[in-house]
Amino acid sequence: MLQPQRRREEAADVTGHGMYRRRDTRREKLVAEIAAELRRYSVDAQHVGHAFANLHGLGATDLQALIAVMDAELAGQPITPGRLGEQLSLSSGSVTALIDRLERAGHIRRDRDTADRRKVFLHYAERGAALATDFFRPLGRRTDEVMAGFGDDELEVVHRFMAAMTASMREHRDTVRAARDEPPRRAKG
Amino acid sequence: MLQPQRRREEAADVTGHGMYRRRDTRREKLVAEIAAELRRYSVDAQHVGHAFANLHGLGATDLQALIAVMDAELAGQPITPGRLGEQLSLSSGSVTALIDRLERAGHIRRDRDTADRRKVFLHYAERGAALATDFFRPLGRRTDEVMAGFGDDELEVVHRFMAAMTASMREHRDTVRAARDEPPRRAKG
DNA sequence: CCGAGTATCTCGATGATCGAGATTATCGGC
DNA sequence: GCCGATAATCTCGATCATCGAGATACTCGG
Repeated sequence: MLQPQRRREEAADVTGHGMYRRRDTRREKLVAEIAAELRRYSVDAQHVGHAFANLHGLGATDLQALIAVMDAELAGQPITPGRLGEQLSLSSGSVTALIDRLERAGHIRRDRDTADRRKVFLHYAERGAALATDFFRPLGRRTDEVMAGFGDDELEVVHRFMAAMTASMREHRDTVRAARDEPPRRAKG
Repeated sequence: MLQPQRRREEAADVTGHGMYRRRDTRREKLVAEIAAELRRYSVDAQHVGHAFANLHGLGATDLQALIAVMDAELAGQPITPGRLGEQLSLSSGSVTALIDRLERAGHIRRDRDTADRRKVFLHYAERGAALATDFFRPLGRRTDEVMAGFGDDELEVVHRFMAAMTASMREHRDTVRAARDEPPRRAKG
């Protein structure tokens, strides 16, 4: 009686993409499993970030912010507090506090734009770069290990797939975010 | 002058898996881009969850918890507060508060195990199932759309890849979490 | 120099999380 | 049947990230 009675086949299709609906054909199984794996991967990646951050006395948001700062600067266009807030979905007040924390800890530094002195550019500091390295290196090693098991043509397929999934997810993110800002329209009008 | 001046080739290799190091061969480019896409996908997925949760008056953690509860129950083994805390990296106190919130909102309900009455099983309620459906359905539609562009053999490759990546990430998660619990050993020993 | 617009920061309130300890229940040995 | 050890959950006070409205600093066109 410890074992639950409900079988998978009886469960409702909660997900809309077959995660819990019947999976008869091989293809349907594949689709469902890939979707589930992507979800697991994302959740686990998130928890890795959380755990790593705490291990170094930071919150999960702080690590994300540090990475965003580095991404932006290494891409050649340092990020501003405003854009960082957009990326992380934080209010302006939270962003200031976040930057204060990271700056106090020596991970990043502020720099006012000389042209438009309202703007602040965020740059990573030595300590921040070191932390990011410690975070990414083991991940990179693992990634390389996995990818070693695939041929160039196979990675090409994976890349095409991931590019499409990423684009779709980003679109969806913007949709959901837009839904958060719009509803403030009154009924009737 | 709006365009960034720094070239990729000059940037340090911060990531350890070639995200910012030179990418000469086609294969190296592939590896780097796939890694970057996985990262973007995870971050965006996280933000989708965050935005959707807030849209419905929940915190990001609450949605994750609701999904975990459903996953467990639909897989046939309802989750307990203890395990939920492990999965989400929360303290016991936070888990109780979390469950209180979700129960008060009508998303889940508590149920004591009849055999071991210390244990509490978490079950999703109607309102929780409806919310999860609303969350997953558009994601499922998008996933199906993307996958429609791939043949069975190609999805097979993607599946093998994602299975390996997911396993590797979970391993890494456990490694990082273990690092958080162990270091309480004094120097020298 | 003025006023509208923009970027960032300040500050008080809220709420999620932590962590130590209390509570309730199980289990094995006697 | 009772006891101590162990386990699972819950309670409670403290802490800290976040929110959001308003203040401040700056730009730009007229």
